[in-house]
Amino acid sequence: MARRKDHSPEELQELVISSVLQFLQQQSAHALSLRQIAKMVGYSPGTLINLFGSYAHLLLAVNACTLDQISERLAQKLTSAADLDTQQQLRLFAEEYLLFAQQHTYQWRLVFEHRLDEEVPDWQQNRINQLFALIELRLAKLAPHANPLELQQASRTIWASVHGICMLEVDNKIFASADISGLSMIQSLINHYLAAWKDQPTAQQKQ
Amino acid sequence: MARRKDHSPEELQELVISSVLQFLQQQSAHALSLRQIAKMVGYSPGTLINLFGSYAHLLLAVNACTLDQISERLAQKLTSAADLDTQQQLRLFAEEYLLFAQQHTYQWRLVFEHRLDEEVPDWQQNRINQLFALIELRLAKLAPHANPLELQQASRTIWASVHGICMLEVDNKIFASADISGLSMIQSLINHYLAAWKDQPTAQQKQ
DNA sequence: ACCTGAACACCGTTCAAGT
DNA sequence: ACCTGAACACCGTTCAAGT
Repeated sequence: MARRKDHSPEELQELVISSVLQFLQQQSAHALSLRQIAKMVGYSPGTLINLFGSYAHLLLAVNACTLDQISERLAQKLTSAADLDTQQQLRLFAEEYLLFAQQHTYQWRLVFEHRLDEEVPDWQQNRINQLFALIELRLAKLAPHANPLELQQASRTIWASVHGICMLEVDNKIFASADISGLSMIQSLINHYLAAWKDQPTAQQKQ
Repeated sequence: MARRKDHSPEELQELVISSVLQFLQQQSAHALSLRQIAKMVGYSPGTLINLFGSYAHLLLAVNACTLDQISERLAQKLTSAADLDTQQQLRLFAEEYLLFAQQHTYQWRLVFEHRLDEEVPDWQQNRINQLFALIELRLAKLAPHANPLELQQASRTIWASVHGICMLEVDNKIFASADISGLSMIQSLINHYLAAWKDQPTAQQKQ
């Protein structure tokens, strides 16, 4: 089977990633393997290792693609909600994140399941920082006197919390009556947290 | 090597679990394998499969043990904090959960990384429900007029949020300045969320 | 230069054979 | 009854050999 030069390296990379994304719509990444992917795209396992460096880096390239998709959807959602009040914008932002996790569960999970031994690449940190910037912009409108540290603290706390709700939702680990969904938890979180935060960005410790 | 009858099935099960827990103090579960565990305890892989059913069920038994440890620590923490006010009790509860995740990162991660294809066993759901009961008891003190659904909604939202903060903390995925830690995020979450929730358990939707 | 396919060192699981 | 060890069908990775 001489597929050589059927595709440029870039084309092959695209082909691999889209094949994996297609697979992840149906099954978990744990059911996947480098050898299977090689078979899907008609190349040998060794060729994919030459192209990506390793199986772990191949999956990292898939995750990069996923983070781009998430960024784009969230940014788009905020654009379409520009006329709503700030707190509702943040709620829709979180709800859109949950929606992505529900629609692309295996793809979304892979981003957080897959751990590289090396440190997280810069481009990934940059993508995430951009998302935080979108949140902090709205938070600054809610609490005009909050300082940068307070904005960072709040954006991280909200995002980590929303993320945790999404994880339990897609894992079906919520263990509650049917009236409680990821969606209602996100609404509860955003509404309650922001209601208190906007009046008092720094939560002083008693005790 | 005739280890036969050196240990009763129960003793061997204990030996296996404690060996795995010891391993998880140093390295991730991804670096572990059934064959390695078999070598550690001096039996063949097949014996462990006979004992636990499969490698997946062996790990499940480890997770059962972990959930017991977590339950015990959290319950103990609440006992020792019985004289503090209710909101601070809930804060300490969440902080103790974070502490466990930090002290036993690989062990804690395994509970949530490991997915069985079958549904979650009953005993696991029961353990988790007991923890929720501890939270809801305190929430009921904070908001005496809250109904059971509101209590459930709040306990799940808080726990999922705390869990998300712990995940990002142990993954080093917080990406913020050094002043922002898992601990400060938990304090921000608990204080702000509860401050608004106790006055208004149901967050009505505008829009 | 690009790609393959055999080889290597692993993996979880099964099961006939031993005690 | 309990346990082993070889066999099976996988896995990611390497690399000499082919084109």
